[in-house]
Amino acid sequence: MFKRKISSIMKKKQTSPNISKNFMDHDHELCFESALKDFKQHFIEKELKLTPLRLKVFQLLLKDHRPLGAYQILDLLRKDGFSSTPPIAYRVLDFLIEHGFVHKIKKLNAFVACSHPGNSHSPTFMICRKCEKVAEINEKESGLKFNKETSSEFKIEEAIIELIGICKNCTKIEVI
Amino acid sequence: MFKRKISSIMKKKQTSPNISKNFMDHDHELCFESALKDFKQHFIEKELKLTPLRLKVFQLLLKDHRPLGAYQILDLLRKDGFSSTPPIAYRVLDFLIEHGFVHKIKKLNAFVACSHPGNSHSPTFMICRKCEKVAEINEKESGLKFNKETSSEFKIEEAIIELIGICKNCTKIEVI
DNA sequence: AAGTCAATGTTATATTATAACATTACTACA
DNA sequence: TGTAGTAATGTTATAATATAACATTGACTT
Repeated sequence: MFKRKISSIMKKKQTSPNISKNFMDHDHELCFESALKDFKQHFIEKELKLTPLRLKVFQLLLKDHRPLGAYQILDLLRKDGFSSTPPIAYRVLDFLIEHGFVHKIKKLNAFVACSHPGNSHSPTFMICRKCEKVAEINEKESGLKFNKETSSEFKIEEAIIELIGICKNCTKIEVI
Repeated sequence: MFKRKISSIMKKKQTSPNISKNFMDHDHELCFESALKDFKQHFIEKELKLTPLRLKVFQLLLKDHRPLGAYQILDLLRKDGFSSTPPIAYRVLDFLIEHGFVHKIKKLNAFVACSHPGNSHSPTFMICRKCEKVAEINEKESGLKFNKETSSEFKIEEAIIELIGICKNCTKIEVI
């Protein structure tokens, strides 16, 4: 109860919505709960079946904005009493990806919870090689545009965009 | 000799330099030879050792603008009498990638010869899901730009950009 | 209760990649 | 000329990632 209040206060303190929020200190409890609520809402709207396994995997990926490999997920599932053979993880991940709740980061062969579920999109990822966190930018935010020639010569159906570098937070820390 | 002449004539027939040349009919003999010449020149300039294995792997990747997996390369090496255990391919590929002669397409876990060797760059790839050919656009050509916010909040060191879709040539063919 | 179907469980194996060490073959230079 | 050093290649084994194929479960339907 009290915790909630603090969360709420902290929320007000935060700067304006920020594309790199995931990298910075933020009220992650709130962030987590809000994402989870969204997640559940989408299951209802789309009439999908929210099973314990699907919920668990999504929660694991929501944990701290760090991507998890399939086998890391399996280890965590094992600890929670789920079966933990590879197809279990890959099937749930495939399902969550298909419905836009999770993305795969090709650079890392790992998976993250989607930050903008619902918008079917070609997200751009920023991957900090230092703290290993990932932030997702949606198309409009990224300002990403290809020039006319590219668009006219090639019909883009899917775009994989992964930016590897150093996040604002780790830059601060780097200055020692 | 005569072949050369035809090539030369065909070259003149081609339209202006085109970002999606790789997808279209073009004088591939000339394309191949020119890329190979460049490749060799870079080895001289950078004082690298051009071994038969390195040359062979690059030639294989130059063949037809289609990416090859490491194990496909190994099969082809075997046919040419080279040793063909995985480290052979991966080591040569690592070397060629490190020096900018080859890129890895993450989407396909496969490798292509670089179209703009020498420019150290973050290339953008267009991958046709129909003919499976790949074309590389360099930074300037792509017109790709991130907005200020992205750039100020995250220090980009490497960008993986892979566009999956249908090339101009396959679009034409698609209309049946 | 029997049939259906989606979800999960299980076994086996495919695909991609690397670690660790051995051999070769070229270079330098004593 | 021979030998020490080193880069490249060769070899063996195994790690890491992913999928195929089939079995079981459990909820819902009729």
